[in-house]
Amino acid sequence: MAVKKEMSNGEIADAFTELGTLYELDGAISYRVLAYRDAAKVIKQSPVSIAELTRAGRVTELPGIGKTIEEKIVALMETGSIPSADKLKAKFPPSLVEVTLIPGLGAKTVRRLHDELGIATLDDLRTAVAEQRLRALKGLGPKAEENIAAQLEKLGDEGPSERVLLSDALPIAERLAEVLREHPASQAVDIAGSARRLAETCKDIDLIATASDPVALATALIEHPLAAASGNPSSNGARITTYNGVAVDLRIVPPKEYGNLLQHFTGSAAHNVQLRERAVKRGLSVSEHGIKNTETGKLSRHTTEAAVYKRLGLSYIEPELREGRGEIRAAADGKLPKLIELGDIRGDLHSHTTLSDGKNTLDEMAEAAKAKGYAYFAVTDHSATHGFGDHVTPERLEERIEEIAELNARIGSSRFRVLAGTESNILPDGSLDYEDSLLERLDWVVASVHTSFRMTKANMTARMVAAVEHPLVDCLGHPSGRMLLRREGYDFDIEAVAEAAARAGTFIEINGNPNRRDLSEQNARVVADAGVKICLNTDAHRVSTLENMRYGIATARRAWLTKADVANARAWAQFQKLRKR
DNA sequence: GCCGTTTTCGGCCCGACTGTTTTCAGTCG
Repeated sequence: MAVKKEMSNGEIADAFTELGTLYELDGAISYRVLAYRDAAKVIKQSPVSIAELTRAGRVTELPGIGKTIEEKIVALMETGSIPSADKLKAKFPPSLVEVTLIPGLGAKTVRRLHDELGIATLDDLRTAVAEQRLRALKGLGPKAEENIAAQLEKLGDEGPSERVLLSDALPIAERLAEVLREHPASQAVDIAGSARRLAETCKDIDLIATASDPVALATALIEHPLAAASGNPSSNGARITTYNGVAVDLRIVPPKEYGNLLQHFTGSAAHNVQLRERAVKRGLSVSEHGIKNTETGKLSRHTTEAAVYKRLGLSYIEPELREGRGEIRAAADGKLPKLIELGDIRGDLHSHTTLSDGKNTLDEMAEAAKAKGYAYFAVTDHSATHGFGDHVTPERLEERIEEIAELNARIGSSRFRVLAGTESNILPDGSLDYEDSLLERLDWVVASVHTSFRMTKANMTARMVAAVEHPLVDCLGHPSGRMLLRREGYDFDIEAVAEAAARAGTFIEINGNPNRRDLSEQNARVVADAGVKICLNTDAHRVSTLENMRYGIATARRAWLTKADVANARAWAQFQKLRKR
């Protein structure tokens, strides 16, 4: 019997994104289009399989998924397509959908290009632009034609992925904010947008400010050495592009409405929409300029964000929570969690040295961890089958155990200890690549998948479940194997792995490497809900990357985690009590 | 199409910018 591969959440989401655009081309009301796009987002973000959820009849439990979309998912899973999408594709060439992806070209315009000029593909559009046929259309002119030509040009040299890792955006944002703060014309400067929310990736950097001389501050930004290109500075702000291609937007407003502006530009879009919907029900209208009483027309401005939220009957919401995932309801009910903070972390439990592929020695890493004020620090070099020529043989690991004992005798104390550990490979059958007799002698065992990513979901899940059930495994490392902006993680059932870890008393890590952030914030929520304690680890390969704890904290906070959810936010004695061995 | 301490219908966020226009539609964040 032929086994049909299960549709991934991404594939299902893409089908609904496309369907939304098809309906938009067809002239459907915008709310219907929005409903499909919102559904696509929810589907894509779901930590659990939408296909499975649908089979279980539970998919409508997700916000934004109703009876109609449920039926369409079923049809998609059973037949490979959605009937209404097929009908629309008979009406318009599906290639029109990609024409709408050109920035500045929306569905309304594309529909007219199709109806009036017979344009069906990007190539058709290119030809029409070259022949200057667009300007004949009412509402379009030479300028529009020029802009489209420029966008088509851009499409040629680089792909659509222009997002950057938080770790590429945040240092630039912090540096520019610092420079602007020091400028004599500035009064307040803050990072806003996805960088402030500490999202995994950023499309651009938003800076906001108040200034005694706005134009002078805007000018300071465009004259900064980081600016490769810039627009004209004005009293409203300025926009630059840095040499690594990140766009930076600076917006400047009067101090009186600074809180409104900071709130507005921190977003997210979903958070702001929900906030405004709630406000409307209370006769209020929220914008970046203030909160207007619809009845009286009176506008109140707020110097701080806390005042903005207070005016709406909400407690202050931390930026990391502002994703439209229930934080507004929680703020209204006074049920927001007290989020974990960087200062709560007492140890780092995943690191590498020159013994495997790290760049600093055991002593250097340990000294750096001690200097950070940690109470414990696990050294977990790669195991016997890592396969990049940097693996650690059982004999070498035994020597390492002795070295760490000596190190603890030398620099350790009751207030700082180094744990002899390993990052052992989880082999395809779920076993580890050291003998139990050796693992038993270690203080700390991280188990991770590094090879054979292309297994079926069932097999990969069984492999990981076997590892977390191993009595000598303390912690599951970077559970999904994803690399942000580079590769998807492997296919596995996070709920099954979380349940197994909860039963076995095994920790699961949030790997703070900014390329990984793994557990993802969605999976971290699932794992915490299953009752598993989470470790925030850096996977540092050198002293400087011990700083990546901040990205692990970012993911933890975005997952609504508190100090109580995190194992290594405990002092040594309490941490020991949590361990299964 | 979704949703409900204004439930099964009638709503569904807000403003800036752009290019094209004599007052605005489309697009975007």
